Amino acid sequence: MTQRPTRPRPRPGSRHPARARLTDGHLANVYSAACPSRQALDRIADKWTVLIIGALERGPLRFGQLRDAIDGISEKMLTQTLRSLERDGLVARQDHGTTPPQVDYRLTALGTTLAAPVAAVRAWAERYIVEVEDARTAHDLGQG
Amino acid sequence: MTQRPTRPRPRPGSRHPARARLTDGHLANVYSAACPSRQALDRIADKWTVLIIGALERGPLRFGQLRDAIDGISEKMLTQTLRSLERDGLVARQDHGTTPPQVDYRLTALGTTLAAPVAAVRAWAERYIVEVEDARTAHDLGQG
DNA sequence: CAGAATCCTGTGAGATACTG
DNA sequence: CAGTATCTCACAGGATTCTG
Repeated sequence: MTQRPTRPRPRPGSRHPARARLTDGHLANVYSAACPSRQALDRIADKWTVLIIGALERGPLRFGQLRDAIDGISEKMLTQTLRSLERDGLVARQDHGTTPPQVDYRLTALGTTLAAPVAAVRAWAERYIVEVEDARTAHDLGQG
Repeated sequence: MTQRPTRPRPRPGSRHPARARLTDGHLANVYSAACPSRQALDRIADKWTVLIIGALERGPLRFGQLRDAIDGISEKMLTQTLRSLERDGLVARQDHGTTPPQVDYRLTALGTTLAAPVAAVRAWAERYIVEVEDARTAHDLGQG
C-alpha cells in the first residue's frame, strides 16, 4: 500500500551514488527519503488513504459503508489501509462486540487535522479537473 | 506510478457487484472511480507527483537538479512522472536545444494552483510526523 | 547532460473462499 | 457483517547500458 519497510535500500553501488553535494543552499527543499516527514508524506500521498480520510470526514462509518462509499476499493485494500491508518493514529476503530459484528471507524483528533489538507487537494481536483482534461487531450492531439 | 490505463476493469462478476443502492443521500461523498475528479485525485495522490510539484514550487529546475533534489527517485520514474505532469498541463518542459542538452521544467499556471494544496499536505507531514510516529510506536508496543 | 531502451523483480491489488 | 487467508498476476519501478 505504502508501507514498504523492507525497502531494498538504494544500493551504494548505484550509478548516481548519493551525488553528495548540493554545495549551496540552492536546493533547500531537498529532504532525503530517510527524513521523517518524507516518510509521512509517502504514507499520506496514497490514493486509498486520501479517499478513506475524505469519506470519514463527516463522521464515523462502518466497514461496509466505507466499502460502498469508496468505489473501486477491494475489501482487502480497505482493511489494509484502515489498519495502517489505525496504526498511525489517524483513525480509531471501534468494535461493538455484537453478533453479527459491528465495527465502525472514525477520525481521531490527529486524523481530523489531516482532513483539511486532504480536502484542499480534493477541492483542487474537483475545481481543476476540466483544465487537466483539456490539457491532456490537447497534448494527445499534438502528438497524434 | 499512477497511470494504469489498462486496469483490468473491476470484473462485473465481482463478489460485491456495485452494491447498487445507497438509497438516501446518507453517503453523499461517494464518487465513483469513473468520476473525473476521482481520476484527477488518483493522479495527484502520488508520491513522486507531490515531491516534484513541491520541488518546482520555487522556480524552474533542470532534470539533474530535480533528480538530486528528490532523494530516492530513479531517472526512469522522474522522466515518467514529468511526462505525465506535462501531459496534464501541470508542468512545462523547455528544451534549450543546446549540446550538451539542457532542459528545464517549471510549473505552469495550472501547476501553480496545485502547489498550494500540495504544500499544505507537506506542511501537515512536517508538523504532525512526531505524533504519527508516537502513535505508531505506541500501537506497536501494544501489539508486541 | 537528458534521456531512451531493456531487463528483471517485488509487491500492490483483485478474485475467491472460509469463519465467528 | 466484518473480516482473514490464499492464490495469482500485472505492473510499478529499480538497475544497467547506450546515445546525440
